[in-house]
Amino acid sequence: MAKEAPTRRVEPRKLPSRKSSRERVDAILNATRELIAKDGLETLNTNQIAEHAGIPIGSVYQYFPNKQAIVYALVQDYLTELEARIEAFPMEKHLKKGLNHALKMMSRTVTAPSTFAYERKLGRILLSAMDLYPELRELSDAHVEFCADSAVQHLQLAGSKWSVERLRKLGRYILEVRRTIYYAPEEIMPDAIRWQEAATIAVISQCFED
Amino acid sequence: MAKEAPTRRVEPRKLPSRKSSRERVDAILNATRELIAKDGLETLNTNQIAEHAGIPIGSVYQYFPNKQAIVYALVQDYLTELEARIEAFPMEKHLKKGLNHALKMMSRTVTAPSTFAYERKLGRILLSAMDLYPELRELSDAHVEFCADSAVQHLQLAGSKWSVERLRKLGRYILEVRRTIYYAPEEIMPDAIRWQEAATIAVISQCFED
Amino acid sequence: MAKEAPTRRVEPRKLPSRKSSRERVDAILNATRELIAKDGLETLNTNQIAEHAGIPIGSVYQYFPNKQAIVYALVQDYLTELEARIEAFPMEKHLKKGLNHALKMMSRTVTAPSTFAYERKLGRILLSAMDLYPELRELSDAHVEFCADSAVQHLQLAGSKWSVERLRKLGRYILEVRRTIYYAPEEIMPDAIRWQEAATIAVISQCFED
Amino acid sequence: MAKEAPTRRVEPRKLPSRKSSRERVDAILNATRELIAKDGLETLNTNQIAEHAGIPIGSVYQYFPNKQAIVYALVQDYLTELEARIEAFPMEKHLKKGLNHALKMMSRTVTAPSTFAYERKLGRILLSAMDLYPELRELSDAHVEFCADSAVQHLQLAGSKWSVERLRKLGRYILEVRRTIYYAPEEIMPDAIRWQEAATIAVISQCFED
DNA sequence: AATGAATGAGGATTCATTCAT
DNA sequence: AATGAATGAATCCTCATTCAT
Repeated sequence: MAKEAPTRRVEPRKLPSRKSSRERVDAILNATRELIAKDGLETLNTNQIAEHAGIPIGSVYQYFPNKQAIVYALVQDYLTELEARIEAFPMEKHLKKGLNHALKMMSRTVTAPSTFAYERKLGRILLSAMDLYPELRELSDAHVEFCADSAVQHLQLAGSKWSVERLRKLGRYILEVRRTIYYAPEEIMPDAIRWQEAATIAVISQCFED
Repeated sequence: MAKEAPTRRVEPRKLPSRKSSRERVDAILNATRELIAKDGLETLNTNQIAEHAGIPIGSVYQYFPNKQAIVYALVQDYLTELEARIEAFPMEKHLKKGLNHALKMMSRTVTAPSTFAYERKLGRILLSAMDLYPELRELSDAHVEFCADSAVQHLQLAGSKWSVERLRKLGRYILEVRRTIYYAPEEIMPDAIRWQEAATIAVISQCFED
Repeated sequence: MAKEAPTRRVEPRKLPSRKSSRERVDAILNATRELIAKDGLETLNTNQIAEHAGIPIGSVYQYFPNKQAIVYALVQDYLTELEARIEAFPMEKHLKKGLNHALKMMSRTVTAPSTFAYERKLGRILLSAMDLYPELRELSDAHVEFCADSAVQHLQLAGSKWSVERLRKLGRYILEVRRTIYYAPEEIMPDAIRWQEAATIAVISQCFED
Repeated sequence: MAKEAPTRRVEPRKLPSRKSSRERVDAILNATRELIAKDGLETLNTNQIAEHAGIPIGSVYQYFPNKQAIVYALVQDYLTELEARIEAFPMEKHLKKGLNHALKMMSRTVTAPSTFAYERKLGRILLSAMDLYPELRELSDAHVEFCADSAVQHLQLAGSKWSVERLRKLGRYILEVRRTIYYAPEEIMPDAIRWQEAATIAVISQCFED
C-alpha cells in the first residue's frame, strides 16, 4: 500500500540576525536557485547546495530544519515579491483616466513578469513546484487568498457590480492567467507581453459587462 | 562543482504485442497515474508502482527501462491525446458561421480541459512535471512544435494576414494560455471555462486586427 | 556473516546428439568465448549469451543447467585440448637424438601456446578464471593431476632419477611455467616463445642434474 | 548486440587525513582482502565488506566511490609493494661478486613471492583479477611499464649489450615469469622457489649471451 | 521440444540528517 | 557556534532461472 506522503515542518529554524547569518542564508538560497534553474528539482540535494554555496552542510541545517524548508523559503520569497507588487498598485490614481486605462496599467505592472529571463525561468519552475510538492500547498493557498482578496478590492473600486464571491473567483482565475506569462518561452517574449495584456484585460472585463 | 544531471534513456524497452503485455503496460501506467495524482511525483517509486499495479517489479522493468521512462510514457500519452483533439478540429466547417463563431468553438473544443476533475488534476501535474524534469523537455518541445504548426494552419485558414513566423509565435503563446485552465482549481470551475474562452479569443483576435 | 560460496552442479544437462543440438551448443560456447574475450567475466550474463548466439534463452538452459556450466564447459574444452597435445608427444622418438633435443622438442610442442592471438587471450582469461571461480577448481585439479602424471612418465622415460613424488611436484611446477606464455602480451611475442623454451628447459633440467 | 562494458571511475573519493579515516580505509581494504581470499571475487559484495569491516555501508562509500574502486585500491597497494621491492634492489652491490651471483640474488629478492601463504593466495587472485576486470587494465599496464623500465636499467648495469627495445621486451617477459611463482600451489612450495630461480636466470641469461 | 515473458531475491548506491569534536 | 564525517533506510535496477504456452 502506498503510504501518505507526510508533510514536514518548514519554518526556518531561527531568524538570522547577525550579518554573516543573513549572508549565509542568502548564499544558500541563491545556490539553490541556481541549481534548480540548472538541473531541476528532482536531482537537487542538500550536500550539493552546501557545496555550491560554499558553506558546510552542518551550517545549512543551522538555518533550515530540512531540505523542504529551503525550497519553501524560495517560494515564499518569490510570492512575497509578487504580492508586494500587487499591494503597491495605485488603482485609484489610474481610475481617474478611466477604467480601460486602469485595467491596462494593472495588467502591465501587476501581472507582467520580470524582464530578466533567469527570473522568469526560475519563476516557472517554482510555480510548477507548488503543484508537485504538497509541502508548498499552504504557501500557494495563502497566496491565492491574498490575490483573490486584492482582486475583490481593486475590482470593486473600479466599479464592478459582481458579488464578492464571484469577484473572488475571478481574482483566482486572473492569478492563473498571470502564470501564463511565466510559462511563455524566451523566443516569443516581446510579443507575449502584449498578448498577456490582452488576455488579462479580456478576462477582467467580464466583471464590468454582465 | 555541480555536475550536469545526465539525461536517461526513456524509450519503452519493447513494444508489447501480446494482449497481456498491453494490459500490463496499461496496468503500470494507470497505477502510476493514480499514485501521482494521490501523492505527487516526488515520492513516486518503482516498487510502489509495481505493488499498486499488482505486478512484480521485474516485470515493470520488462516494459520500461527505468522509472523516468514510465513518467515519460504518461506525458507522451497525455500530449498525444491533446494533439489528437487539435488535429480533429474542423476549422473550415465552423468558419462558415463566421470568424467569431469559429474562434469560440475552437476555444471550446481544442483548448478546453477535460470535464473530469481527476484528469485535470493529473494534467496539471504532468504539465508541471515537464518544467521540472529535464527528461521530459524533448516531449514538451515536440508538442510545442506541433501546436505552433497547427495554429499557423488554422489561423491562416481563418484569414489572418500575419507572417508565418508571427503566427507560430502566437500559436506557442496560445498553448501557454491553454495551460491556464489546467492550473485553475476546482472551486472556480464552471466560470473558469468561460473566462478561458474569453482569454483565448482575446489573444487569437490580435492576429486578425493588425 | 559472510556465507560460504556454494558450488553448483556443472554437468551439461544432456549430451546433445542431433546435429542441430551440437551446433547450438557450439553457438553458445562460441558466443560466450567472444563475450568473455571482449568484456571479461564479470559482466557476462546468460541473456546476453543467448542473444549473441542467436538462440533463445530457454534453449540455452536445455543444454546447460546453469551459467557456471557454460564457463565450465569452456574451460573443459580448453584443458582437453592441452592434454591431447601432451598425450600425443612422442618422448621416446625424440630421446633417440639425446636428452637435450627431447627437452627442446617437448618445450616446443607441449608447452608452446597457440599461434593465434585470440586463443592466447582467451586462454589467459580462462586460466585466470580457474583461480577466481571455485566451481572450476575441480577441473583445474584434475588437469594438474593429469599433467603431473604425464610429467612423471616422460621424465622417468628420459632418465631422471628423482622420486615419483618429486617428479610430480616438478610436473606441477612446469604446468605453472607453461602458463607464463599465455600471460605474455602480443608485443613481445616472437621472442617470448624462445624465452619460454629456455625457461622450461632450465626448470626441467633440474631433475637430471641432482 | 553486446554493448561495451563501461569502465567506472576508480579513484578513491577522498584522501583520508584524520587518523580514524586512515584506519577505516584500512579496515575496508583488509576486510575485502579476507573476503576475496576466502570466497573469491565473484561473490564479493559491498554490504558484506561493510559488515566484515565493522563499518556502516554508507561509510564505505565515503571512502570509495564504488565497489570496483575497492578492488582497484587493493591491486594498487599490491603492485606498489612489488615495485618497491624492485626499486630497492642493489644491483651494483651484487655485481661485485659477479653476474651470476647478481642474477641469483635478484631472482631471490625481487621475483620471489612472499613467504606467507595467505599473501601468495591473495596475490594470485589479484593477478588473475587484472586479466578478468577491464577496470584494472590501466594499473596492470602501468606496472608493466615500470617493471620493463626497471629491467632495462638493471640489465644494462649488469652489462647486457642488447638494445633498449629488446631489453624492454625481455623485462616484460620476466614479469610474466615471475607470476609463475604466484600461481604455484602451496604443496610444491619449498622446491618451487628454487625452480623459479632457475627459470628466471635462464631467461635473463639470454641477454648476456647473444 | 522450443520459446521468451515473467519472476523477485539480491546487490549497488544515494542522501537527508545528525552529532561528536 | 561551526563543522563535515558518519549513518543506514530507502530505492533503483539486474539477471539467473523457470514454466506456461
